[in-house]
Amino acid sequence: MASSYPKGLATRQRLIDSMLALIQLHGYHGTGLNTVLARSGAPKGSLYFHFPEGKTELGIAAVGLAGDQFAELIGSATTTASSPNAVVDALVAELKGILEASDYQAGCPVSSVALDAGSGNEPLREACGQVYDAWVSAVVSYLATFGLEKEQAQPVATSMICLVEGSLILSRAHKSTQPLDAAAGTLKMLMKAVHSEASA
Amino acid sequence: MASSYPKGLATRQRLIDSMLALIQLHGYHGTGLNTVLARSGAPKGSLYFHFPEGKTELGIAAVGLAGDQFAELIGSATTTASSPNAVVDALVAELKGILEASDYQAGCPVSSVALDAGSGNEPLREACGQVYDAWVSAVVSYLATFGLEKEQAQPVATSMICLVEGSLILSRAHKSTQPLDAAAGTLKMLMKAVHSEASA
DNA sequence: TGAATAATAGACCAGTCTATATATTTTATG
DNA sequence: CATAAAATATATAGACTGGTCTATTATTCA
Repeated sequence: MASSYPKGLATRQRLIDSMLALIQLHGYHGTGLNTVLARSGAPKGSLYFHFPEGKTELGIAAVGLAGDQFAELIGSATTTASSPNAVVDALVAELKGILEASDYQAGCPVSSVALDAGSGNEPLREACGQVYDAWVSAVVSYLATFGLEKEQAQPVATSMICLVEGSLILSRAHKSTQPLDAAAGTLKMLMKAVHSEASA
Repeated sequence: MASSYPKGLATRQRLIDSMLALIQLHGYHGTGLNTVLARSGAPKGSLYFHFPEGKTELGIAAVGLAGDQFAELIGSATTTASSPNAVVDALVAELKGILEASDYQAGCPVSSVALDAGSGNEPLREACGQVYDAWVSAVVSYLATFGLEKEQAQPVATSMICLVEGSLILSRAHKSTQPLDAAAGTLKMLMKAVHSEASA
């Protein structure tokens, strides 16, 4: 069970934050625990105290944090923006900011873990799947606000998440926001299409 | 310069094939060269003989092969299928076959490398970018066959590739083809939209 | 304050990592 | 056949890996 003491909590959080930051740069297998320790300033004993299952458990916590952060982005964009296009613009602006601020290094922790560890580490694979589900659900909820039935919304929401993840990867490979910009255009097209479909 | 002798060529190819297969399972950093050697049956001296720049060079060759294989899939679908929807169906059927045959382990080598090694290894990042460019170009060429201008086609083609890559990742995380199926529906929607746009 | 628990600290371990080195074998060709 | 180049084969090296272990310190709470 997780600690409830403030100082331990802070150490634990630094470990998760560091793991998340490094996974984005090097992937799961490319992130060595010693670099996590160096970055977080936590002692090795603390790592195994807080995460007795080791690297996997820390990886799961990092994926969970990434999931929460992106869900927060989706939630913020969908509650404050005034139109589907504005939602896309808000979200893409945030993602762009993240990409540019990090010289295209940041942005895709969950997919990174899914690809790196998803074939031989079932708990990690499931953690990624759950995060994706949460993101898709958030988009479905938004699409429901203009009357789209869940069954209709689900595949489109899934595609939107796929599109965003894919575009972040291509943006990284190209060191350019062009793929993300292209995805923004396509997301708007999809929003428009489902909006029409919901009105019909 | 690469060898032109048949026996050496075969060894070299086995190394690339093996690297590609293992990257799909474990990512770039999670693939150790000793496992590549074990899988290919090649001796270590041969690895460095054929790839004097080491792991990076082998990784680039593997990415190139993956790029060629997927470009072949795109080419085949776009030349044999009778309609945009049939193109999508053909491509998705192939990808589905790959996913299912491999228990969702195979399918995303280029994105795997882009995420794993794209931040610290410039030659690998560029190799991934070039493969993505080739794929986007192949889709642009197809979209041009129904009259879409290149400038119009480029962002949509980019999004299509992003969508497919993303959907393969989500399919892996879910151990289900549902994300790929969802992407297929969305690809058809996009095909329809650009088809209308080209006719207008 | 004292006791129990939480957390830290860092040494140690066996295994794996990528790459180097060098001797040997194989291949190609005149 | 002889020679040069290609390719193979395997031992070696230092660095890094995730995890274990145990002593010590810090924190919590009655």
